[in-house]
Formats: sequence, C-alpha cells, structure tokens
Amino acid sequence: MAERARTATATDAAAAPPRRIRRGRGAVTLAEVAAGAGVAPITVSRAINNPASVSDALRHRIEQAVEALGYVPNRMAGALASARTRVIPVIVPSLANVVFVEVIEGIQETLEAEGYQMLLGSTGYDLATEAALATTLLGWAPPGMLVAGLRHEARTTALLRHAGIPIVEFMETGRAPIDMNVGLSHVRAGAAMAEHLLARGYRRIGFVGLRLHDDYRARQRYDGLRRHLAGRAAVILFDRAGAAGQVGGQQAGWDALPELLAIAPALDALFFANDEMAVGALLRARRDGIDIPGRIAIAGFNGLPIASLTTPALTTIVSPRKQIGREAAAMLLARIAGREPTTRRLDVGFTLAAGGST
Amino acid sequence: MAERARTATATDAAAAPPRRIRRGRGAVTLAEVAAGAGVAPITVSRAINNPASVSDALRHRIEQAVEALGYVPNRMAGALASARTRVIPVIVPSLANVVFVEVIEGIQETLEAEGYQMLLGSTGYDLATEAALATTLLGWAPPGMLVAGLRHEARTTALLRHAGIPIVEFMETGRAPIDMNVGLSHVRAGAAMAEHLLARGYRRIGFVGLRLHDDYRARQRYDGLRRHLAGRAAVILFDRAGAAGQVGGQQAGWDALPELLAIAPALDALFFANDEMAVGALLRARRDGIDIPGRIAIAGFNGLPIASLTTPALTTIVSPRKQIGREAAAMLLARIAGREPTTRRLDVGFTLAAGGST
DNA sequence: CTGAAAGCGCTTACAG
DNA sequence: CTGAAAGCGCTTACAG
Repeated sequence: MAERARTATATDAAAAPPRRIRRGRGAVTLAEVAAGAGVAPITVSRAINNPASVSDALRHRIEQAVEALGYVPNRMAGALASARTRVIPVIVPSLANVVFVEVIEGIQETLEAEGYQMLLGSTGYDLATEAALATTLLGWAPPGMLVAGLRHEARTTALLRHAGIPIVEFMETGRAPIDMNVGLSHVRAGAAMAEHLLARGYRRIGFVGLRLHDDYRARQRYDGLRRHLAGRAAVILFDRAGAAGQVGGQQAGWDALPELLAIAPALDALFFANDEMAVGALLRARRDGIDIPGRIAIAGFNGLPIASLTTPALTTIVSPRKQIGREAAAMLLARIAGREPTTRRLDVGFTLAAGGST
Repeated sequence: MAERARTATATDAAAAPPRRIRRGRGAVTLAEVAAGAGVAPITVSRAINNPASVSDALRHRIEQAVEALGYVPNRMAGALASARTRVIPVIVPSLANVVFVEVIEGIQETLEAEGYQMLLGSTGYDLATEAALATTLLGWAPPGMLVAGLRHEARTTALLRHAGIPIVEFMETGRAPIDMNVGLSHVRAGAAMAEHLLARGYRRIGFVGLRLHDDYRARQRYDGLRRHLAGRAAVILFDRAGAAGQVGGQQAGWDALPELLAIAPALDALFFANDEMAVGALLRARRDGIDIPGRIAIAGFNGLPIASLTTPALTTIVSPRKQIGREAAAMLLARIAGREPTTRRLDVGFTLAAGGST
C-alpha cells in the first residue's frame, strides 16, 4: 500500500505518513484511492459514506489506501452528484455586535450536532449587500437558510420565497415571515421598559440610539416605548452618529450622556438602544460624579453579563439570544429532515431585569 | 423571451418577475437559460463570467432569460469544472471572543474587496475539532486558508503543509509557520507589561487567567511577564475556572478580585489575561470600595474601547486586531494571485496604553 | 464572436 | 456485497 502511495505521488520526496494533498486539478481523487486499493471507485465511496455496506476486508484495504494517499473527499463533487449539501448559510447584519454572535453560537451548536456546517455571511446592515449575499449563497445549493430579520429588499424576499428550501428569519417577530420565524417582539420590549419607567415615577424619557437608520429593531423598541408612554409621559428620540463598525458602543454612550443632559436637562430617564451604550453612560456618570438614578435614570437592552456588574446595576431587558439561535436552527433542521416543526412562528419572549440604575 | 421562460418552468402558475428557483435536482440550469435564449450553454457561461466576450445582442437576450427564469448559477458545478473557488476558510477558536471577531472583520473586509467569500469555522479551543474542521474545509478545495494560531495537532500541520495551497497562521508570532504568519509576540507583550509594572514600583505581581489550559497565548504573556520579572519581583499565577463559552469574562474578573486579595494580600498588582476580566475587577473594586491602584494595581490586555472609559482608566496592551486580519488576508490573496508578498512573516507589534489603574 | 465535445470528482440508479 | 454506466451543472480547451 505504502509502495503504491509513493508511486502515486511521485513528486513527493521522502513521504512517510505525511500526505500529499494536491488540490484543484491534481488532488488525490477517489479514483486514485480505488486504484490503490484495487477496487472500483463506487466501493471507495461506499466505504467512506456507509462503511457498514462494505465487507470488512475491503473496508480495511480502502482505509489504508485513504490514509497512505492522504485522500480528502472533494465535497463539491459529492454535493453536485448527490444534490445534497450539509452547509447552511447564515446571514447576519454584523459580527461586531455581540448579540448576533451569541445567536450564531446557538445556531452553530445545533447545526454541528446534526453534522451540518455553517457558512456565515455578514451584510454590514446593508440590504443591497444582503440581496447579493443571498443570491451567492443560494448558488451553493444549500438545503436551507437562516437570515437575520424580517425586513429585506423585495428581490431578496422573492428570491428566498421561491428558492424552494426552508428558510428561518430570526431576531424579531412581527410581520409574516417568508417561511418560518423565531424571535421576540421588540415593540413589546419597548413597551415593557416604558411600563417599568412609569412605575418608578419617571415622566420625561429619552430614547438614545446609534445610527438608528440601520437599526430598525431599535426603532421598534422606540415605537413600543413611545406608544406605551403616549399621554402619560414625554418622550424624546436621540439618534447618535458613530463610527460605522464600531464594536460595542460604550464610547457613544459615554459621549452622549453629558450632551443630552445639557440639551434636555429636564429629562429624568434615558433608555439606551443597547447595554453597551448604557454602560458607557454609566461609566461617564461615574467619572463625572453624576448621580444615577438620582440625577437621571439609565436603562439598556440585551441583558449582557456586564449589566449586573456595574454600580448601580443596569436595568435592562434580557433577550434569550442563544435560544433564538438554537430554536431557529432546530426549526430549520426539522424541515430539512422532512419533519414539521412544532410551530413555524416562535416568540421566545424576554425578561426585564430591574437594577439600581432606574 | 418571457414566453419561453414560462414554458421552461411549466409548474410555475402565473410567473411574472417572481422567479422560480428549484434547487437540488430541479433548479434552473444554465442549459435551460441557453434554451430560453436560443444559444449554446457555453455562451451563457461566457455572458455571465466574461460579458465582454459576447456580442451585445446575445448578451442582452441571455440577460433577459436569466432574469425571466430566475437563474442562479450553481457555484459547486462551476468550482468543480474550473477547479477554482473564491471561498476561503477561516478557522478560529471562538466567536465569543471579541478579539477574534475583530480579526475576522479585517479578513472579511479584505477578502470581500477582492471578490472572495469567507467560510468561517470555530473550534471551541479544541485542537481535535480543529483537525476535523481543517480536513472538511480542505474538501471544498479552497484556493488558500487562514488559521488562528501557530499551535496545532501534528496531523493538522501535516495536512495543511501538504495541501499545496497558501496558508496564513494569524494571531501570534513565534515558531516557524506552516507557510505564512501574521501576529504579535505575546511573550514580548508580557515582558512589556512587566517592565511597565516595575517602572511604577510594583514588586508583587499576580497574573490572572481564565481557563489557561486552552489559552496558550495568555500563557505566553505570562511567560514573558515571569521571565522579565525574574530576580526583580515576585510573580504568582492564578488560573481561574469559568463557564466555557462565557462571553467576555467580566464575571470572572469580578469574582477573582476579592478572592485573590484574601489569598494573597501582599500582592500589589494584577495583570489580567484580558481586558474583560480586568474591567470586571475594576467594577468589583468600584462596588466594594477597593482603591485602585492604591490598594492594588490592575492591568489588562487587548486594548478594548472600554479600557479608556473606566475610572481609573485601565492600563492595557493594545493589539492591532483588525490590522492582523487585513494583513493576513492580503498576504494570502497575494500568494493566491501568484504574487510573492513583501514578507511571509509579519510582526504587527503592540502598544502599551498606560492608564490610572496602575 | 460562437459552439460541440470532453471532463471536473463524485453518487445514483441498475445490475449482478 | 461489488461494479459498469450515466449524469450532477458547469468550464476548459479546441475548432470554426
């Protein structure tokens, strides 16, 4: 066997176990393994994909040849021939946002357990990029697809709707999904925070976002807040600019606090679009000696671990991010396997964690 | 044209622009587009991949057919036939760590600009998983590959070394790479912090890591610290346990501070393995009224934005993470294009940002 | 500028 | 349990 292996890879000087994988035109092929083991290619294919279907003797010879030649099956050829891939594309707006990363972890975990691989694409919050990405990714003939959000360009929606594969849109609930949906209601989350702030006596409330034009889920939280407060408290919206691709947003919160206090000194509470901004504001308050919540209350959204470590602890809304990922992937896998999931639209809900900051 | 298109997709009831993409056995193929446009398949291929090589008239007819049928090219078939893919695998230990995410952003940015796509794999800090992942990913016959770190199982190293494609190992410098390398010296980073702490008069120094068994780059920083302090200051290593997959590590730093002060009250400085832990310790100190740096100095590693927002500001070592990603991708693309990069081993360095916490 | 033929590296049926 | 033939959906040469 070793003899044959060496012959097959003549350019390899003193090859022992060190394999020679020649990729592109030139990689070790199934046919070469078959020749090495003295069997037909289809038998090698079976030995690899369904070992039980091949006799022990042949399987052993084939395994040796695979080892000796350093054979790595060409997945594209396999996928093309079988019309089956185990790679599932996942489209998210950004990796710079911890929230998506945690959802992705939940997805990855679930997919991996079933032998699927994740192909990650990031749009940079741009719907045109999303459309292009969706097209490219569909070109890999995936068995299903996961996309963040329910809002897309019309062509993206049309493309996915007619792709003939299961699709899960994850993050928020709301409008009708292309196919399936897992998430939470950001409108209700905003309303929940409104209720909390009202209950604690705040009546002049500012909502502070970062590049809200891109972040429509934050806008939904604002909408929920505004509607719930209507007639009961005053609301102001602040849309902060900020470096694109900025990780976190602490700096934005840090910068915002003194400016907003100067512009609107009568405000008694600030609901930030996310915990990073809220933490940045808390840190600024700490440095400048601004009393929280005495001078002004501060709340965030997401429920990041750091929220419970600040002084005072940050009031925030905890979203079950990893669960969203797991449920979305599970729903998709069920449909890929031909099973009908328990539900095609899942609202995972949220919880409000009240801290000392409000 | 529309007439023919409709004929080709007979199952499609009242198809106007809404395409019908039938994937797997059944997707619209290049051949169907060719039939629709009344040309040979190869002409459609050219019209798509090299529009200039086809006459305006034909190109126009083909574009219409593509549009009408909702044709999405099958990338696997294309890649198999041309032995060329534009998908580049990137292997990292974790996405839960901001540091890798930022490197990934740099990579993605650079790859995307050249029309390449990233296939992300995460190992969960497990080298056996890394080996499996590398094998699978090579099966997609990529033109090159990016892998975090210089330490792998022997089989992974052998596999990649003989894959016959350019490989960049990124994050740290040190031992000889499989092919190319971009990163910084974590040993020198540890030594730099040692020098800083010595200069500020600290002589009893603790290094605090989280699951150091997995995080060998943190161990390298500790080694640099220890060696540089040898004979000049006392050093103690604390290896904290912590939930796997924990995002951040603030909780670990929060928990560690009081415990370490109780166990080793004579310590005068703590160098944490990363900024998250250090920030957690700072927040704990804030809550418990522990004077930083009066009672004990605190330093971190990474240079996250939050480091400059704490009170006192956190002393840390800033790693150019996005640059690492950009340089690694650029180096790889150069080699894929047949150009020799300026260098095959790049040390991007680091800077020490001294804050009030030391 | 356009096309007929062969082939990329596998797997699916169909036979034995 | 094993194999010969055909084909997955494209692109590469080679011709005109």
